[in-house]
Amino acid sequence: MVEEARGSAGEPTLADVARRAGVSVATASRALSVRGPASASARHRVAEAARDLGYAPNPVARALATRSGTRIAVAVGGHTAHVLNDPYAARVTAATATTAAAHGVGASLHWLPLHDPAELGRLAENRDIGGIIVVNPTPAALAAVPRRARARIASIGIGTRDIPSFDVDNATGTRRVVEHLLATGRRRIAMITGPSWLPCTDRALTAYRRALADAGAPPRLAAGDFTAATGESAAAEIMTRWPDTDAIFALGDLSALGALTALRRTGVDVPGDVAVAGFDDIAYATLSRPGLTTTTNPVEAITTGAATAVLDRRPGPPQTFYPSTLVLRAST
Amino acid sequence: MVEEARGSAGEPTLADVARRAGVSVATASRALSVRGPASASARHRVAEAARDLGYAPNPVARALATRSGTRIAVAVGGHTAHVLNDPYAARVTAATATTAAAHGVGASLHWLPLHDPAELGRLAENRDIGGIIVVNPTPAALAAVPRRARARIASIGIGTRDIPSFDVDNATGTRRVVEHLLATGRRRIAMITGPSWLPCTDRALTAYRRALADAGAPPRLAAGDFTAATGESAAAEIMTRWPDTDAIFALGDLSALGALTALRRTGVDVPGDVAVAGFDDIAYATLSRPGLTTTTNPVEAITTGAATAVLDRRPGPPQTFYPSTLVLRAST
DNA sequence: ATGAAAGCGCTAACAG
DNA sequence: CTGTTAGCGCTTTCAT
Repeated sequence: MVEEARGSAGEPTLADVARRAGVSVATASRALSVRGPASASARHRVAEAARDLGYAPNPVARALATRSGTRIAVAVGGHTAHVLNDPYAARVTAATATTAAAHGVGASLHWLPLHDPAELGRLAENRDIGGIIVVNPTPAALAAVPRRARARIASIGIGTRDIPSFDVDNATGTRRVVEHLLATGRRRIAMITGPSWLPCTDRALTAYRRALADAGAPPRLAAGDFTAATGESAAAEIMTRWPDTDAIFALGDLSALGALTALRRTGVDVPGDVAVAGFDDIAYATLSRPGLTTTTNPVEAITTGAATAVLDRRPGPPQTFYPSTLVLRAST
Repeated sequence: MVEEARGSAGEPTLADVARRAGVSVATASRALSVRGPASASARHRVAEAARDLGYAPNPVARALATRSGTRIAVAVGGHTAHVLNDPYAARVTAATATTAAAHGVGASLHWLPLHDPAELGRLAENRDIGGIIVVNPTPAALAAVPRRARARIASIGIGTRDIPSFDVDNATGTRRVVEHLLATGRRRIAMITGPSWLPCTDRALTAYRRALADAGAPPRLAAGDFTAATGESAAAEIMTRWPDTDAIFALGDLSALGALTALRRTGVDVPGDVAVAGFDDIAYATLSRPGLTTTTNPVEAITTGAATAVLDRRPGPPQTFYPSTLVLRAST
C-alpha cells in the first residue's frame, strides 16, 4: 500500500522523499542521480524513502532545470512533406515513441526539406528538443548542424565524425542477395536503385557492383525511388534496354513489387524467365504472388539503438550496422 | 535580422519581451495568451516586441507551471505488446507526433493490455502526460479512467459520454461495400469480422447485417482479427461451410488479401466465382492481383482530429465520424 | 558529504 | 487592466 506523503493529493515530490529520508532536497537529488557525491548511508535512506513513497521524478521539472528538453525529434529528409505519411517514417516514429516513453519523454515528427538543409540546424537549436533522430539526411543537412548540438543527434542513414550513424548493413544484405542470384544460375542481374540524393544507398550500390565484378558480369542500373511506380517503370526500362536480363534486384520491396507487376503485364514469367528480389522484407512481401525474396531491415531495432544513444547521451561508435537476413521466397 | 536581447547567448525569454515592451512579465504573459485580461495597447506592444525578438514560448516551462504535461500518449489496446509494432498503430503515432510537433510537445507510445483495464487510468494519472489518444479501447478500460482525467482523453474507437470518439464511419463504409456487391449481382455475401473484443467493429457488423436483411439475404460470418493469416483461414472456413458463397467482405484489407490467397490456392476465381472486398485501402490493396476493392480509412485525418481536440482541450461533439470512400478495383 | 539558496521560464493568485 | 509575489519540481553552485 502506497503511503500518502502530502496532505493534499498529487504525486510525491523530491521534497517528500527528502523529508522522509531526513536529508535535504539537494542531497536527495544527488543520491538519486547516480552522479553527484553522496554518502552510502544517504543513498540508501533516500532510495528507501523513494521506494516507500512510490516516487517518480517529474521529467518536466528536470527538463526545465537542466534545459535538456522534453522530447526527441524525428526529422525525416525528403522532397515534400509527404514523407510524414511514409510507412517507413511511421515505423521509425513509433519505435522512437516507444523508447521515449520509457524515459518519460515524447517524440515529435518533422519534415526536413531537401532544398533547405539549414532546417536541421534550426531544429537542433530548439530548446525544448532534447535530441534528434535524423532519417535519410544529406551531407549538407548534417553540415548545417552547429557543433555544440551534434552530441544530441543520431542518424539513421549516413553520419559524420561527430554524428553517429545507425543503419541496416545494406552492403552485406545486397551482397548476399546478389550471391544468391548468382548461385541459382543468374548472370545478367539488374538493379533498381534508391533515390539518387540518398547517400546511404551508395553502400548497396557499391556492394552490387563489386559482387557482379567478382563474377565477371557488368552492372545494369535503373533509377528508382523506393516506390512501386518507379519499380514498375524501371523494370520496363531494364527489359527494353537489356532484354536478356535474368534477374532484377530492387533496393526496396515496393519497387520490387512494382517490377513484378511490370513483368507480369509483359508476359515475363517470374521466376522462370526473370528472378526478382527486394530489400526490407515488408509485410506484403509474403503476400504477393509469387512471394518476394528479400532481405530484412530491422527498423525497430535500429531506431531503438539510435533513440537510446540520444536519450542516454552515451558516446558510442561512429557507425553501428544492423545485420540484414536473406529471406528466400518463390520469386527467385 | 534578429536582434539579441540578452547579453549572453540563448533564446529570448518572456522577461526579455516584457522589458522591451515596457510591461511586467505577468502582463506579457496575459497578452500573449489570448485568454487573460490585457489592454489593446499592451497586447500590441507585447506582440511587436515578441516579433522583434523572435520570441517563442518555452513549452517546458509552461508545462511545469500549468502542470499540463509535455507529451501526448498514444495508448493502443491489444493482447500483447506486439501492437507497438503494428502498422496501424504506427500511422496513428506518426500523425500524433506531427500534430504534437506543431504544439511544441511530443508523443509517446504505450501498450494497453486487454487483461489489465486499469492501465489506462494509470497513464491518465501520470503528471507529465498532457493528454491521451486511446486506440481500440474496451469499455472496461475507459471505465477505469478517473473522472477528472477524462477531459484529456480522446478515443479512436468507441467513446463514452465524456470521452469523445473519433473514428472512421465504418457503418456507412460497410453498407456501401455490401450495396456495391449486391448491385453487381452478388447475393451470398460472407463477412470476415474484426477481433471480437473490439467494440468499434460492432457498427460495421450491424451495417452488414442490416444491408443483407434489406436484400433478404442471411448473414454468413467468420471470425477474423485483421491479420492476413486469419483472413486466409476464415475464407477457407466460409467456402467449406457455405460452398455457394459468391462474395467475401473482410473488415481489414490484410484479411481480405489473406482471403485472396486462400481462394487462389483452392482454385476459386476472383472475381469470377467469388468477389472479394476489404476495408482500409492500405498500400498493398493496389498491388495485389487482382487489385483489391476496398473502402478508405482516413487514419491521418482522424488522428489529427483527435490530437487537436486533446491538445486544445476544446470540448467537441461526443462522436466524430470520418467518411470512408469506396475504391473499386478488379477483385469485385 | 551536506544544506541553503538561487535559479530554469512561465503562469496564477492577489492586491492595487 | 496591471504589477508584485509566489510558486511548479528539480538541479546546481556555493558555503560549510
